[in-house]
Amino acid sequence: MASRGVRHDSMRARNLAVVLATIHRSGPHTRAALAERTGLTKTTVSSLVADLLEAGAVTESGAVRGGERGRPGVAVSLSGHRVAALGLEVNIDYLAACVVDLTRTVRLRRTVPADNRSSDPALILAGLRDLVKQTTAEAEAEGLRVIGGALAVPGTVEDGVLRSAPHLGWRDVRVADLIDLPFAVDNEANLAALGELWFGSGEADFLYVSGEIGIGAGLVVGGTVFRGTFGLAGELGHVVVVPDGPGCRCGGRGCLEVYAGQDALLGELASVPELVDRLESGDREALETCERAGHALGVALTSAVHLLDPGRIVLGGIFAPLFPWLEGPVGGALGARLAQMRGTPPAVVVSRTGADAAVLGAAGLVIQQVIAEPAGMLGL
Amino acid sequence: MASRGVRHDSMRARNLAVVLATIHRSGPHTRAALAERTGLTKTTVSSLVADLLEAGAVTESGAVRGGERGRPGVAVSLSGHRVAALGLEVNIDYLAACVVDLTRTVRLRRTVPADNRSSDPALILAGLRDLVKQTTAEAEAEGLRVIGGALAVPGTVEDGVLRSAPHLGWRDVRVADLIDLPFAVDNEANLAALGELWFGSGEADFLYVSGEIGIGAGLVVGGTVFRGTFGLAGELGHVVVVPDGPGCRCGGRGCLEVYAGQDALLGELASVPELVDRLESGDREALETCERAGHALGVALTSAVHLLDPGRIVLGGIFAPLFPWLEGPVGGALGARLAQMRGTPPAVVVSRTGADAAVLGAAGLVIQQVIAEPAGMLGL
DNA sequence: GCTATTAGTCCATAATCTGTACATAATCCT
DNA sequence: AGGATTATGTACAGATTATGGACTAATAGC
Repeated sequence: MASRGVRHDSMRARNLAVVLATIHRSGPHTRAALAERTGLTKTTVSSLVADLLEAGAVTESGAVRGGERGRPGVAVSLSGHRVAALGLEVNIDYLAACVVDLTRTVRLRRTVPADNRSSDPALILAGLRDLVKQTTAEAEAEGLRVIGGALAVPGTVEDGVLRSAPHLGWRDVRVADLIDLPFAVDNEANLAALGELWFGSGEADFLYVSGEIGIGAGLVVGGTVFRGTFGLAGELGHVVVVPDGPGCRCGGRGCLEVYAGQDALLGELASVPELVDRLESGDREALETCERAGHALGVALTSAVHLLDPGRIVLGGIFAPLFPWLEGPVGGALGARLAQMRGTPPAVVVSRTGADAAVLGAAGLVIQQVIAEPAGMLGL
Repeated sequence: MASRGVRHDSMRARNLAVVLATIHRSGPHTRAALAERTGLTKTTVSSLVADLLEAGAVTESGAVRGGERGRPGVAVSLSGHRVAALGLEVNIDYLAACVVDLTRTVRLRRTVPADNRSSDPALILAGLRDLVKQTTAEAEAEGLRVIGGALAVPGTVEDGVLRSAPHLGWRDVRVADLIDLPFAVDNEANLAALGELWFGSGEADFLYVSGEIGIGAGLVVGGTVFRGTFGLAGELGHVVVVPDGPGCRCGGRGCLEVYAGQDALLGELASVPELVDRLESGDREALETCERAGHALGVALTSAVHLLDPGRIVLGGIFAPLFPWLEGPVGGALGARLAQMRGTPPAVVVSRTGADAAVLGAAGLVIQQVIAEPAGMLGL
């Protein structure tokens, strides 16, 4: 809705972004190649690249021979040595942080165990602030300049305010000013989806299903997260599987979470690894639980596919280690219900990023902002 | 993905769009007000407005007094007298066309009854082409210049090709080159949603539920349609309501369409008006059918709300005349299931646009393109 | 070593927006 | 009624940025 007019400086800002995004998307380019790709002249590209070099966003990385004759070009590539972003995560039983450079290489990762269930927000935020100080200092010791951060929380977020995080017992907590740098807060499932996008398969279209205590989902279309009207989209856990099924803590009945949430899957078991052990040893009850959960997940995903039209489906969180036992029932339910409407139903695959999809996604989000708006973020 | 560099002419093109969009969004403005709104200088705005005047996109509509002293400004408003767009629709039993001017005033509307069930695409397209010629001629007689068109079809569309329209019996029909003007093709539910946006309530965020023989839905977020990865999003009719319910023609079981599609609602009755008659006279069976359909719709919409996060829900198509009998069960099912997760569940309202939501939306889509890119569409 | 070829820079030119000055047209105040 | 005040819209010089052709640089092939 901004709709501000374009002036000379925004034209240049935009062109800086175009050049940087081209390098980001398709790897190192010579200035000549950039000129061709962007439609700008060599002169303009040279001038833009000079600015980006000075800001530390790119580096010249030696001559490039294309095998043809003529003067070799100088490859300009993203610089991993100057600009970095901070990713943060608060979860039920840990705080996590990571530092990622412009090339999306993870430079630092740190996890602090903590019992955040029904703990005081102020206390946890203080702990987080310590973690920020520590990691920032370490990053700076490596010569990196941290230019922004983002935080993943297991709850719903509106305008930098955490509206509600039932598993933490938080309500309306203001976390936007955690550090005095550009800072964003977002839902864990959304950021995990972005983590999968940038640190996982590299596909630009998928639905990331985040199995935790609750079940969330982040839809990525064309490399951006779909958030819905109020930023609450993707609540896969409360999609209705059986309209008159057992009650759910959300007040509804027969939600997916009742059948495939962590509590339902574990039953009386203590942890996911324990469940995996049972499954591997062929425990009948465990197998049946998983089969049931997988079927429910398949039914809910059928509805999700019809409504959201994802490119593929990526199972993450606790669903990742259980994938071998879920794949069959999920794929079966999906295939049977979708075969006729779509040639091939979306592929169901396992997440490549481990448990830290969300922290990584948070850091990646900041990097994306730098790529999209280098002039603003780097002070050009 | 374009990522072409910005040059002087694209800067101006963008600024023309910014000025035009401001007038479109917030009504007539003086040049001075436009300058303030857009952040451009008065000089620049004057020059841009001069171009828009010449292109026939805006008109000066007399002096404006704000009550204060000082020289009165001249209001610049959208011109409804020069530029127009063509909306088209193919449906089961009719062809429709309309002409809408830049102010989104409907200037012409024409419906031709036709039996298009399993009819030859070529034949119908020929009929459509006749309709286009006729309406275009009439519009031009009124001094309007038709600068583009769009077609609504009851099926799925990819890149200007109709992939599949089961109710027409069409598959892979190329309709993009129906006229030699900028031309778009899209799904009926999507365009009906846009029709509701521009010719209905004016709200910018809602889920339009299009009850026809099948049940489709178009999600509008921030004034744009969400289309999903392949443009297939919004297939509300095949959201699962009862996982082991009766089979559906899509190959699945217990889809919404089985409970609330036109066939399910009418049963042995011939038409919707007949059903409304029965309902008004208190017919027990009709009331129960409606109650059941409404409940199923409420369950499917619960899933849709969790996944899509719409601002409100607009019931259109055959659901509009049945709204008095659906409102209760739909709202009940939604409210009971959503109350706890969201303060207030999205409001369920009836569509304000009648049966021609889709044709109007098609024409409106073209108008939107003109507003978004006047330089390209008007040859500036 | 000479030529063809491609990369990158220099500089004059062109397009567009900015900012100040100014003409214009109302209201307000005496 | 007439001057002061205030706001709108235009004119013109100045600033910013991209363009285009000329020029220098570096390499391969002959």
